[in-house]
Amino acid sequence: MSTNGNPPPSDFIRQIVADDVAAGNNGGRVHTRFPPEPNGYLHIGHAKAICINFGVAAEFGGPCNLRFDDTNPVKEEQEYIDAIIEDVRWLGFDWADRLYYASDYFEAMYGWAEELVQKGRAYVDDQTADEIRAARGSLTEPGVESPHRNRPAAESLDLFRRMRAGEFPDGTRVLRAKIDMAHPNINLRDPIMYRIVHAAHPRQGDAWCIYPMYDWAHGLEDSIEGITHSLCSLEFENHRPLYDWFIDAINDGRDEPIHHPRQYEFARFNLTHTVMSKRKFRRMVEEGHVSGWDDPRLSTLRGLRRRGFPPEAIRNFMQRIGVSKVASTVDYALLEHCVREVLNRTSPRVMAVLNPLKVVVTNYPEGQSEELDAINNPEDEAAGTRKVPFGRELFIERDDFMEDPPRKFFRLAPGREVRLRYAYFITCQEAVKDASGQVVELRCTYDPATRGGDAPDGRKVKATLHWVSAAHAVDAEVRLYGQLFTEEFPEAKEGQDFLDCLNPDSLTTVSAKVEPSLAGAEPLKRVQFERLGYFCLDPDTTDEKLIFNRTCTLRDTWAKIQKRGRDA
RNA sequence: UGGGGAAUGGUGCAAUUGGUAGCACGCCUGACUCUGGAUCAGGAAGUUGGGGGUUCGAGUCCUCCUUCCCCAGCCA
Repeated sequence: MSTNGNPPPSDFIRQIVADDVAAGNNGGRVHTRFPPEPNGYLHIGHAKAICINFGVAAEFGGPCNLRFDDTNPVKEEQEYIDAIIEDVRWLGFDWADRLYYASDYFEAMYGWAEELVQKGRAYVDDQTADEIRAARGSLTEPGVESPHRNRPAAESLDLFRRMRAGEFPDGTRVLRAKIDMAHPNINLRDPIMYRIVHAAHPRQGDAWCIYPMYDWAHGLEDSIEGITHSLCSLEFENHRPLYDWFIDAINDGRDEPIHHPRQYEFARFNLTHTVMSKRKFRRMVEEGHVSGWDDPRLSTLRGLRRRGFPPEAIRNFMQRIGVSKVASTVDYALLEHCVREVLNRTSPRVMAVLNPLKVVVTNYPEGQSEELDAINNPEDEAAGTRKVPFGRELFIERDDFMEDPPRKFFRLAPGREVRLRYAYFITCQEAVKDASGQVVELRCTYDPATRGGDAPDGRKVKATLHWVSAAHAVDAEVRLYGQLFTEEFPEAKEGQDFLDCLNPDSLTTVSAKVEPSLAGAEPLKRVQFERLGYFCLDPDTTDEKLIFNRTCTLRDTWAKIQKRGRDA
């Protein structure tokens, strides 16, 4: 799914897949899957795996399944299943009727496990968790074989069946693969295949009290679904030999071998100014540092959605960061670039004043108003035009006026003429101040001949300001977001907790005045506030109060000039 | 100290598989502009982690070294 006319991605995984197709492997078939565990909400890190799996399949004309890896009932919940489905769909992917659950394969897995026991390739171990851990050895020392390792297959089979039947309490026995306790790859030191857990499963209820471990289950799930290319992240590279061992062990002596998927691993990525783990998100939510899993500052998919990120932008971003095996940290600016790229093309423009300063147009008749034509989106002619009301009293942005402007400030100042977008040229005659010296009102004159925004005599102005008519403006709450973390790499320093880097100013709320066309907008509606940025109507919006989230600012040259001045 | 991976401008990726390093983001100029937006034009920035070797020629091949990531859950 190329969404932006970029050349189709080419990376080491796609090359492998292309080679397989060319060689006729798997009958030329390509079938992938995205296999989340329903134990939390998806974040932008998952979006990479989603885009790769669904993307590769689509590019090669094959299907991609959505499969829940629900093998651990103590951590998984239906709520997460529903949320993940919603998020993957929002990201723009479709799995037709191929929504699967690992738990639906429990019976088949169990059958294969019994076969391995009968073949002497797996055994029931009575050791405690501590004993097993102690006997596993270390990175440099081999492990020690369990005293139960060589008990008769019939005895293990009996015990395994009784494990399933619920005769034993949690933690008393496990089923282990009989591989090699001295293997240099620790994953192959007689890994556990089943543990006893008397817990209700979100989908299986109390049908089971033994549950398969990920390593045993995952390859089998892929096998059952006929997955050709199991694409996952790098930390599972060490596990691949085990998946291969399991499939080979099942197929050993079998007339009709089960399908043997091949796994390929790619690197996850980090994003500057954020964290990327369910554990950390959970902590921020539970400790109240953010409002919830969908807080617009969070890079959960729900957070990004509420923030106003278009799914297309996230997909483009994933395409831009590519696929490799290198640990990477992507600049947040690239994500913002992708967001602006699609929002610039698609967002209706609208005028809103975030920090209102009152302007009285002294030569405009009192009580009069008129409607002016405004272009909805200069990047999209089909978006048409709308009417914007104008009157004697207006609001402009406080930042757009300076009583004593520096050289490069082009906007309004005493005696200076600027354009009000789509309206008139106005000239500032006087700045009215309160007792404290704060400017509270501007008294300006307008040139009736410049209606619509152009001067018949051809004279130019240096600046165009956005504005709203005071009589027609609608009040709105606008939530301005900054980086959640002050550091590019939260927690990068020794002994520092990532929460130490929380930005205390990541959320600022202002009372704004917006043009009346915004009244009644539907939640999640994305717009551009001219000259300010992209905004999205928050679902907290009520009939009484509009609430907007700032998705991101526009690129702002003036802000850059100011910043340079400050730094200098 | 065991095993598995990885090193290319600041960042993320390319390099027709041995032919003389390119793209994007970011940054800096300038043009244009009824958004200081967008757009357009240009620029700075790489001894391809390091040493040795093979070759007419190495980011690509060999070799030694360095650094970084992952693995010792009855988590996934």
